[in-house]
Amino acid sequence: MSEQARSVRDFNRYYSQRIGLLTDRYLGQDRPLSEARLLYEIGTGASVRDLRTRLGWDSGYLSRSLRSLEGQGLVQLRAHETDGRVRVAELTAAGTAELAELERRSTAAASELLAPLTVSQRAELIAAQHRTRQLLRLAAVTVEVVEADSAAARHCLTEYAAELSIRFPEGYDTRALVDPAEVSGAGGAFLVGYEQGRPIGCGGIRTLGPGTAELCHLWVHGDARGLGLGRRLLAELERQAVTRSLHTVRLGTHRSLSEAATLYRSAGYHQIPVYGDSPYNQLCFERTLADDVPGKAAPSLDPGGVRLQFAGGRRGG
Amino acid sequence: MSEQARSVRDFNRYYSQRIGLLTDRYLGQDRPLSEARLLYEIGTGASVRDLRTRLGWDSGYLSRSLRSLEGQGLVQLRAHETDGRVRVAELTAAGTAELAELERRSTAAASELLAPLTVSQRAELIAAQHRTRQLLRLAAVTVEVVEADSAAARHCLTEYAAELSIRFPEGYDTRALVDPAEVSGAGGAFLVGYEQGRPIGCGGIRTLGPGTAELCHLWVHGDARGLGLGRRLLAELERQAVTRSLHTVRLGTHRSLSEAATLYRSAGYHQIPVYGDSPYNQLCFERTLADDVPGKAAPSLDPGGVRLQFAGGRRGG
DNA sequence: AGAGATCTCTGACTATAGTCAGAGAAGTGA
DNA sequence: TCACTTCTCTGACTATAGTCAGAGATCTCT
Repeated sequence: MSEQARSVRDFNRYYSQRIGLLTDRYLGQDRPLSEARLLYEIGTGASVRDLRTRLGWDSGYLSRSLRSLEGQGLVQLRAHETDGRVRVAELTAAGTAELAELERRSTAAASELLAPLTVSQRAELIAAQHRTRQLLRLAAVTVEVVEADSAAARHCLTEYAAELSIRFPEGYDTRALVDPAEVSGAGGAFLVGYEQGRPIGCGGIRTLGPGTAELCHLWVHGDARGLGLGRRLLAELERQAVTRSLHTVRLGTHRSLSEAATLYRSAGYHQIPVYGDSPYNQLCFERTLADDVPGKAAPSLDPGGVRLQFAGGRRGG
Repeated sequence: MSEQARSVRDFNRYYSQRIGLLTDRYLGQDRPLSEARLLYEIGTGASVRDLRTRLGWDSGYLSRSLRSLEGQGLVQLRAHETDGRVRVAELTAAGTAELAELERRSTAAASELLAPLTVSQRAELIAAQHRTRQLLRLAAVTVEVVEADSAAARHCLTEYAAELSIRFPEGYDTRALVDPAEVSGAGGAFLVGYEQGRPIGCGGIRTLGPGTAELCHLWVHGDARGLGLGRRLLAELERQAVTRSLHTVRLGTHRSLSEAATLYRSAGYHQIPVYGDSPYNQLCFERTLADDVPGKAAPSLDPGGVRLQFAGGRRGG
């Protein structure tokens, strides 16, 4: 673990050197890097408030930067339609052109970087970067036990239901959603995964009978598929089951969700006869859990390590 | 290509955000990031001159930074043994402790980053980062045709000979090195690969007979093995052969250099009877080249791309 | 020995990226 | 309506990172 941490650290060190060359010298060639970032963040238009949280900047600093871009004719500010306090920044024609130029430049820099590689090496680099990024995104996701009727949980379940109603040929009846009381407290749990504060996945367990849990509503946002979040949520739900002495986990899924069946099979679930009366239970799985669930969550840091704050970002007074 | 460039660019953008959090907030928590970098770069001791080139800093800036670290009791400066102009920076006991603390912190930050991942996901991340870095390093290497008696070429050949004299049970006699005149001009060529200005690999071809070239002294520095540089040098040497109308390339290698034999085989070479009178030619290979050598060097940029300066770094007035 | 190059250092300056306090306008809930 | 909050903005300040010119010591080459 510690050796792996060192490897990650060295990669960061190497990459920050390389990236420094790229971003500093090319992206922001004619203008401060901060202004370039701001232009990029404004994109098709954003409220000052959103920009402030997205960039994590001081309001004074942001205001001044916007004033500067406005002075250069790249940005226009107007009042929000409904909230008179809020101002909305939009790119002017010149600003849009400038952003396009920045994009062109950074893409060209990336092209230049790829140029010396052979075709297969390039493909390999793209794939390795892609996987690196996926795993880093996954590592940045925090999974929390929440109330099933909290805003985050309801948000996820709404998206979940909306997606199923599209994917199931027969549609999806939201009355099939679990009763919040069942996935909470001593008999159940509901988990939500957040990426930078935004809920991007969920899942619940409830007690089905003595020692038996049912897993339900495991869902990952379309943007976040392929990261391995489903697997992580599943492992975490299993841990929740074990702490409630529920050593048998079963679940039903729909025939059209083939990737779900694949996930359960690869996580050690075996198919069982269909149970329950839900019309959406077309394929059922079960698994018996040992007391220590494999694929379990984060072991603690190596002994010498301090606990550092990560998520959120600000210095955390 | 352009899509790949966009993918690389997006990765850079994502990673620079992540990295910003890491380096700014953790590495340089108590002191400016630049001082932390300088401490790291001094390590076990380095001349001011080397630091200047390694960090790419202005001499005034570096001098002042060193003065600051000296004032904090972390660094001591002394004169160079042989060159009175040069000053050498060394960490004091306090400096060494401080560096260890920085290392510990950044390793802990990396640990924290890995924590949410499963064991196999961690291994995957390490592997993907490793490959990413290898390919980026390879992409940053420039391969140039040089005079075989230039400083860079002699440097490589010296290291090459030193390594062979260790690896060959019978040692290596430097009189077996090729005559510089043979690997230059119309009948030959000598290539050196540079990573950030430092020679890290070489190789030559000379004319053996009509239409036949001999490849010799293909070498990659220990630090740079596994990048794919040997393959790149080989491909480039083959291109040089073709431009000289040498369509048959042969070479001899030593039985103890198994990785070399593997490289040649995988690059399309087949074994031939031993030729020549060198005692080190124990395993010989040959390949016939078409006019366009596969695995050839960098295709040009996509049409819209500008040519940007990369190597070297400074703004290039 | 002398010319020219190299190396380090100091002084003076600039640009970028922030931070902090507080004012004033606009919304929100009792 | 009134207290409170939210949002944006301005003024004043600081830290970090860097640039440029030139002085003085030392080395190298002829």
